[in-house]
Amino acid sequence: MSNKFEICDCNVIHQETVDKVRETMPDDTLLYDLSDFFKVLGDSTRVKIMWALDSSEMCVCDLAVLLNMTKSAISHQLRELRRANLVKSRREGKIVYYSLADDHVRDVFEKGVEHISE
Amino acid sequence: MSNKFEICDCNVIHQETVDKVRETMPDDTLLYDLSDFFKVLGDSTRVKIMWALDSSEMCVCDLAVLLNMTKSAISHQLRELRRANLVKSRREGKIVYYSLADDHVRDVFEKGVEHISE
DNA sequence: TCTTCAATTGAGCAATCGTTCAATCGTTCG
DNA sequence: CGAACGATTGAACGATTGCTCAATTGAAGA
Repeated sequence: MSNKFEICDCNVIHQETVDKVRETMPDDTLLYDLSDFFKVLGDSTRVKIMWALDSSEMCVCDLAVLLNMTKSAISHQLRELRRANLVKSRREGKIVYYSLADDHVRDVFEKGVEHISE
Repeated sequence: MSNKFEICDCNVIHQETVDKVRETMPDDTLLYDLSDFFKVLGDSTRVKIMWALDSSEMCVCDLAVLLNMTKSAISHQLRELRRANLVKSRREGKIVYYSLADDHVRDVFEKGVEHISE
């Protein structure tokens, strides 16, 4: 009879493998942050914004025109991108200019493109 | 007076920049596929699975025990991962073993970790 | 063949997400 | 100051997502 306290609906098949992997797993926080990072790139609007900013620094209005969306929608997405440290901004008078935060982003993009282009 | 047919709620500020970027933008399909690729990695359960499979080939039951989830839930997520070509599977009798599909995935992971660990 | 068990699938649901809309903030210029 | 305008924010909505539950498939062994 199996342990009545177990939540999983199945028995262990390769206990050693499970134990070995469990030891090397980083803590949940890191994996959660990692998925959060990818999640931000997992939207076509944000990917378009990222691609545009990879080409050139742009303001919210430029991006809105380029992508044919409202400034509000763009601004909401830029907020997500900035929260995830994917873009940075600088204000010049009334205009806020956005650009990519660092080179890690460019690398991730390239690797992603490599994969889908294979 | 602005063009009454425009959908965007703002005027263009840097027309040259917008035009330049628009020329270099790849078609929507590629950007959609790219975001779709990242979206698959944008879930903590799937990231945990990926991390586990990066360490060792595992069956559905092993993953269920490791992550303390039902086989059904794991299987649903493996379906997504396989659909996106992130993992591959091989059957051995009643057991299906999963592993990472290729090395692109490993690269993307590393770049992602680099970013969040900065 | 019938049972067993790993795995898969589809329906249904709660939770999350992306956009719209309206209101507001921050800066510049009369 | 007050108008103009780029940008931001919060509420609300429809759409999507991840899990549960129940039913089913596929392979192995009695």
